[in-house]
Amino acid sequence: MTHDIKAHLADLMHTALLSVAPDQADTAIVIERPKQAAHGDFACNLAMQLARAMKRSPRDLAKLLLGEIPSSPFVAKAEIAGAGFINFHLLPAAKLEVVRSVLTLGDVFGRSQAGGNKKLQIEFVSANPTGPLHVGHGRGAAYGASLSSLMAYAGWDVTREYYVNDAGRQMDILAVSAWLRYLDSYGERIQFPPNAYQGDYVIAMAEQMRAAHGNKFVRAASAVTQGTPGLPDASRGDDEAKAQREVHLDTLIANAKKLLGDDWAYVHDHVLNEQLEDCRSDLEEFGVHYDVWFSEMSLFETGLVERCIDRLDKAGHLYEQNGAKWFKSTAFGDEKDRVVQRDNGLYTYFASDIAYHLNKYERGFERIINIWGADHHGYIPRVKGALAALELDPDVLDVALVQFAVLYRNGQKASMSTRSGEFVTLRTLRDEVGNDACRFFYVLRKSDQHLDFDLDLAKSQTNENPVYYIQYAHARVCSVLAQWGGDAEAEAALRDADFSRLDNPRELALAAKLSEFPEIIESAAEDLAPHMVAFYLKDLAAEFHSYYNAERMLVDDVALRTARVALAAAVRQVIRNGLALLGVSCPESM
RNA sequence: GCGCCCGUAGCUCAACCGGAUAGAGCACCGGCCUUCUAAGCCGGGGGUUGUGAGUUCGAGUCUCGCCGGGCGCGCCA
Repeated sequence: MTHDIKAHLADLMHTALLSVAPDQADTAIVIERPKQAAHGDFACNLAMQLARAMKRSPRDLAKLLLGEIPSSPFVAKAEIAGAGFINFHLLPAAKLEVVRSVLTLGDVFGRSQAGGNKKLQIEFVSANPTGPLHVGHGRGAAYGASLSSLMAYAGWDVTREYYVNDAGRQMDILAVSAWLRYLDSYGERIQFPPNAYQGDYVIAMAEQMRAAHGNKFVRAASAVTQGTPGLPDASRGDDEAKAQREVHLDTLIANAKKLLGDDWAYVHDHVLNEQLEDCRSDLEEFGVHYDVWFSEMSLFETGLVERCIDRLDKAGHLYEQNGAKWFKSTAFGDEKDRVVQRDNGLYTYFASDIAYHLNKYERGFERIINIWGADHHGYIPRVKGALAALELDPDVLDVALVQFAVLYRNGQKASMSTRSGEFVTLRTLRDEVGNDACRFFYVLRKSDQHLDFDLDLAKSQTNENPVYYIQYAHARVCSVLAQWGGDAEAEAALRDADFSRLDNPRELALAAKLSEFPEIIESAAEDLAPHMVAFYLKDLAAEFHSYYNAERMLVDDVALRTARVALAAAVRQVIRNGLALLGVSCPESM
């Protein structure tokens, strides 16, 4: 209803526009909510927009427009203010109608058809399954999950997807890391490479292999290290030393594959499945659910990577240089060309990524959103370039960049390197702050804004976290309704209350706030900005707390009591709808 | 060096694709619990929106320069 009021006012203004300036009929009409209550419920700046073209002062034009605005059953008065704004003041009945809407529509109040049920894929987190998720991944998870819910609520047919990097060198490194730990437990002592995965979870996986298969995978240390260049002194950080460490590690991997034969696949798959399962359960507990877990390896198994590169080649977008195959991405605005196939014949990560995106298009998604860490921003031009080269529309793809969450512990930056094993895991964070606060905290700022996550503060401030403020408002309404004593039938009848009894400014302000919800959903979905929902809920809760402290709801006057309880129930409903989008629970008591 | 992002109250952040007197929370000061949950409310101090210009009726928002910060510039993933 109130959502339509904006459109209704725009219609009124359009009628006035046709009368005053027929040749400016296609001017976009903007109706907005003024910041200050004195400026009415809605304002229109049309007069100012026209001033230039009409060569007249905004106030003169406003006067002309005002005279041509048709009368409306919802508008109490329209007046000129400021530089030439036309401010609308609505009749109380028009403002309160939203309460009935909320109570009637329930959990679909705020839902929109803007997405037209079009197929939208959102891919997020997609962390390498080489270790536990850390606090940086947590932000992508919270943002992606909230955005997915938001887009679904805004009328899109959403598919949530996780891209599993199960094909690359990193998986080999993890497998060999676990194997070396395993060998160590059998007394085959091999110096553990600093560029292998260090975390305790690697040792745990080694112990699992030992428990399940005993000494089946034991090989002599001398054979494992055969042909390796050895590790340079740990103190050396020069390029030569770094390169030598990589060669050392690659040689260990090659030896492992040779020595283990078919058993290598077991070790590899074991660590992959362990980490993937850990990741999946971690996210599930965090309220983050996926529809599809997409395997990178499958792109090779189905021959899509090959087909994809072939297609680029035939279209003349590839060339060979120094034995490698390059994609001419500079032709599509990238700063340099990129290798898709190395001189050793192996495809690069970029090659499988092009294939993955081709696959997304082939699955018929009408819109694709990738959520990437901000450090990947340089990667966007080459992917879009590849799409253009494949004659796909690059604009179907949106990349939402999420800045890193930098964790502070004891006032100092905590390292987040997975390999060093010093990172703070998402699990640790969830245990310490709780899922609700964690989900909310992550989306409480714009995704492209840096996030300083002070762990000590988050812990010590648990009672002051904004999420409790909103949940508390919800619990208060629940308490009021419980003491009001109505059964389900009485609650359902609240929508027929006499809302004209709600006549104090706080009640009208609260109703106005409720009517903003559908607009917030729409603009938040358009901007891919779930934080707008979080901020809105804070505002709504504040409005309610203020009202709660000023007026008693359970008064003797039955009609007034019913109307106030209905208003409170509507607030509760909107808080539920909003928090559901953010993956935050709504406790009935606190 | 080149490219992308960001600079708003002491701190952490908002500001509805250019609108009216830039708003919250935390922290600080002062009030409110014999009545529906004080994890709350009411009031107060706190700002040249990094800086200098430009665009126009109007700029935190758009353009350019400078200062400061983050990230990226692999035959890594």
